[in-house]
Amino acid sequence: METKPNAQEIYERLRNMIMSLQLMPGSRITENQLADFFNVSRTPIRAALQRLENEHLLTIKAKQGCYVRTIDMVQISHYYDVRVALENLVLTEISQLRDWSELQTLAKSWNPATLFYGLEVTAELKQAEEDFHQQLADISRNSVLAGFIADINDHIRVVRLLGFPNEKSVLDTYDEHFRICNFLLQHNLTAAQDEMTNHIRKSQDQANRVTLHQIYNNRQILKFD
Amino acid sequence: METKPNAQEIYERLRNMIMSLQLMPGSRITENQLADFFNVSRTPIRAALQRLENEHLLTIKAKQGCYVRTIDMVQISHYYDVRVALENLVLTEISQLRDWSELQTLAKSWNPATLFYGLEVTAELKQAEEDFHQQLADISRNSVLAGFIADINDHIRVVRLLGFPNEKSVLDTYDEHFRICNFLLQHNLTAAQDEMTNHIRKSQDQANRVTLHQIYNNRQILKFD
DNA sequence: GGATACTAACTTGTATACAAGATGCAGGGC
DNA sequence: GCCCTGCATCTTGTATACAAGTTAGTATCC
Repeated sequence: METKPNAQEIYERLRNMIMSLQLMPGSRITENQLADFFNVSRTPIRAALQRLENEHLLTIKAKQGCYVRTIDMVQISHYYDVRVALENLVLTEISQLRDWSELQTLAKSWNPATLFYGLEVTAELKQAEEDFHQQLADISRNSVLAGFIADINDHIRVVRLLGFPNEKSVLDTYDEHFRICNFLLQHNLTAAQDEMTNHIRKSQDQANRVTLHQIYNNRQILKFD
Repeated sequence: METKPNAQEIYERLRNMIMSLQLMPGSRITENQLADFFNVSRTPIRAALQRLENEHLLTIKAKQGCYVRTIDMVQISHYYDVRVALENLVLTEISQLRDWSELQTLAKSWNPATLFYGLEVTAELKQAEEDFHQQLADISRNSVLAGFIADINDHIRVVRLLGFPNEKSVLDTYDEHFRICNFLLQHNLTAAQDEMTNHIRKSQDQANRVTLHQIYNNRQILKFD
């Protein structure tokens, strides 16, 4: 008998279950089901569900049930559009910083000469790709901006993990991250932003080609907890 | 004896009380206080508080109490920085639309020749100023973008309402909104974005000059429910 | 056979009791 | 005077009972 999870843990586990499609989009779940599953009362379940609803990961219909958010490819593309604007703002803000030591550290870790993660498309590499963008956002010292970008990443992760086709594009990723950092370090903001825009648009194009059919056929890829 | 408010109503009322500074930033509130105040049990209070915490309008400390979010002028300035990037994206997306009928309607309502709200700085005018930007975002047909901008507006409203000094700037506001729309209608995206950037930066400059002292001295201005 | 009204089961919303950690203060030890 | 301990109180976290609305199936009426 394991210890009872609290509302926070339940929230995190449900969040992962939704984002990894262990809970199918559109499917209906009830508080009693989850209370049985987690072996707790409805109270912490409700807290977790209400939080997930706030983050648009599910909708609660009064006296009917909870429905897992459906995947809307148009909306995901909209997230990518916003992402381009915000990540370019990150570059602008970093370019105005006095201290570039963090940026230099980040640049070093994506030097293609080192190839830290190798050329294989592993789960770790995919996570590292996302982390690069989040770390860049954190370096900007604009916590509002970093928060928005984290939110975007949560919503595009489903397709991002699938639109990562081959070893060739891994090398491209290394290159592009490295080039973005170096353009910044060379005081060439415009070039850095062009590189960033192309980098994200490439990801968006791949995402736009992902179909719901593919997503469901590749559910096992999405496990990341 | 009025009817008992439900969790949704409690959420909305608390939200207004926080944003209008009827609940002072940093102050501590407990579930029992609010339960007495609203004449309900702790359950709907908890639901409302947890939702407000998710939106960063307060923080819940386990077994200690809830603390109303403090006003962080640096963070508000960060919201403005993000706002500039996102509202310019709105303009980009609108410029790519086929149907500009909504844009034309909006432009008409801000024609300085009509001066719908007059030159006085009324509460209605301030609300209309915010509505202009939200309507513009809605026209873009990018719901993600519109949602982010709504979130930003929620967080900068405190200083936005105070940084609206005189009749002269009212006329400027009419002009700038009208010019932004017309530049778009003339297929001059760059000019529209320049105008938008200046328009928001002016507001940001005024916001940056607002002090916490001023905010507390002008709490009555903030009532808007 | 088809439409309708009723009922039983189910679901979320709310109230209340209890659990458990945090806080502050009083009192004793030194 | 200072520190430490213990207890009373307060707070949020959780469990449970009940309220009220929704749904689906069934029986009844025509």
